[in-house]
This record gives sequence, structure tokens and C-alpha cells, in this order.
Amino acid sequence: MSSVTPGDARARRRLTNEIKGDLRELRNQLAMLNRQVGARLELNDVDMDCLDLISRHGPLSPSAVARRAGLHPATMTGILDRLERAGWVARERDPADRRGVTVRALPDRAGEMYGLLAGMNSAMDDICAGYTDAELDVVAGFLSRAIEAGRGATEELAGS
Amino acid sequence: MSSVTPGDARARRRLTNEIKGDLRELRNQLAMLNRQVGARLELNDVDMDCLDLISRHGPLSPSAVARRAGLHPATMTGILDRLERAGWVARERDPADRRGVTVRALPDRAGEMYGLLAGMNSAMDDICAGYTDAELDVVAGFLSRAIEAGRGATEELAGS
DNA sequence: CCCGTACAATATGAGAATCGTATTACTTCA
DNA sequence: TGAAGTAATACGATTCTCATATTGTACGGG
Repeated sequence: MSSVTPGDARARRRLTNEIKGDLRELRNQLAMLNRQVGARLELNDVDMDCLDLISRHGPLSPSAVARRAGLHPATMTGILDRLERAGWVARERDPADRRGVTVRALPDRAGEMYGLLAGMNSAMDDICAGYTDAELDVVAGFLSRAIEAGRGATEELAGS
Repeated sequence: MSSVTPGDARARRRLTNEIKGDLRELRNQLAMLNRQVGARLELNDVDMDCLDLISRHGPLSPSAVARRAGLHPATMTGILDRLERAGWVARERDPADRRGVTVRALPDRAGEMYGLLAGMNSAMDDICAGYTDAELDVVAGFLSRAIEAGRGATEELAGS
């Protein structure tokens, strides 16, 4: 990311708006992909989101997942019940604080989901293969920043 | 997008995987942002998705929205009832085929949602402002391709 | 022209999910 | 020790989803 070239301000504005629109469209498209995958696995929409959170951000307490996902703690109990019954996660009592529970993603069924996402996965590999290392760096940096912006905006709304 | 530089294959693989992970995380984060916005507007999660589809892809028939969103047509009736009651969309009879209905997004309440997304919006403006035109082109291209990949993967799952 | 078939949207009812509140179990601090 | 606070969950009322049935409309063949 080098310094900004002045360029044509109008064209630049258009480009920025295009990117913001694309981001919204991408979110929607990926949500639909998720819904299809979830349907195959008999997983609820929200359940997938939570499973994703648990898989990515390590063992978490139910309330931590609820906070991150913006859901009511009581709702989380139901979600975890379903995920646990279907063998996606395990609940373990926190040895340090016996009120607490930590939820851990189990590797067993992960392959099933991976299989359903294989098409998307290889499509993304193909796309990435068409870029130079430097370009991929730009994209990766952009995505990280966008995630961070999303987190910030979410917290701002959640906190007020 | 120029031709690929050989570079270090291992580092490249790592970079590609990072991007794929970021994409999943971004989806999740934006889903949470959406949930917060939806909560403020008393809009359901799915309702937001459908409203987004209708806003972006012009007037659509209920069944077309249902197909795109991967939802049952009867579910769509309920969703549109809620959206219509709250003044987000309008149903109009299709003059060409009187069995049909077309759903159109109304501009009235769009500003409310825009306001809630203002934080995210300006954060993205800031992020984009830090890139050169050429870099933004790379990002925009990448996003378009990723959307297309998502669409393809979704259709593949939906069709089978 | 009319009838049978096909299609779009919606009504209806059964099952499931969500969330506010109450409850139980445990910790922490006075 | 006991009072207050916290984590998770049980429970019930409300809401949502979806399979099926129904209504209204189009269209092609006789």
C-alpha cells in the first residue's frame, strides 16, 4: 500500500463505491452459499455462524460466543444443544471455574463441511493463482482491514 | 492482474490460505454487523438478506427472490409480509401476467439503514483512501471474481 | 371457444427457533 | 460465613419456517 496518487477524483469515487457495493454483494452471496451448505448438513443458519466462530476462535464459553454473535445467551444454549447433538462441538466444564463451560469444535465432521465447500475452495485457489504475490498481499491486507472495520462498526452498534 | 511470478511456493500457499480464511471471517463479521443493524430496524436476519437482494437486483418476483435466497416460496410470503408492513418494499401486480407479483424496494426508509451503516461506510472510505488507483482496481477485480465464485459454488450445490 | 394442465402466490397448520425471565450452581469479596 | 454477582440453563410465550392445500391466472390442443 503506497501513497495515494491523485488521479481522477470522480473515477476514484466510483471505484470506492464499487468496492463497497461488491462487499455487500459478496456478503450476501456467501451467506447464500452458507445456507446451501447448512441445508446439506441439516444445520441452521445461525448454527453455522456459531460453529464457524468456535472453529476459528478456539475454545470459547457459551456466553462469549453469544456476545460475539450478537445473540441472547439462552438462544446459545439451544444452538449448542443442536451442535453438540449432531457431533460438531463438545461442551467441557471449565476446570478453573466450575460454573463455566468451554465449547470446542470437534474435528470429526469437519471433513463433511470441507467437502461441500470444495468447489468454492478450488475456485478461490484458481482466482488467487492469477495474481502476483504483491497483488495477493494487497488483497490480503484489504481483507484484514475490512474485517477490522466490520468489527469496529459492529461493536459501535452493539455498545450503544 | 499480471502473470504469476514464481516466488516461494510455500509462502504463496500460505498467502492463498490466509485470503480464504479472511474471506470466511469477513463473511462472519459482516453477518454480525448485519444482525446488529437488523436488530435496530426490527428486521429479521433473513429479511435483511432479502431486502438487500431486492434493493440491489431491482424489482423481482417473490419466487425469484426465494430462489436466489434459497428459501421456500411460502417462507418468502411471510418475509414480504413483514417487509411490506414495515414499509421497506411494495408489492405490485405484474401487468403482463396477473398471477405474478413484482416486489420493489421503497426509498423511504433506506436512509435509516444508511445511517446505521454510516460507520462502516466511512471506515471503508478511509481504507480505500489509503490505496492507489491501481491497487483498488486489483481489489475490485478480486471481489468481483470472488462473488462470481460464490455464485457458481452456490448454484452447484443448489442444483444437485 | 373451452377445457385440462401448468404455474404464481398465498392461506393454513404443525413443528421448530428465539428470547425474556426464573432457576441452579458456583465464585468472590466483605 | 453470608451477600452479591456471574455462568449456564430450564421454561413458556411469541414468532418463524416450511410442507401442503387453495385460489386465481395463463396457455396450448381439441
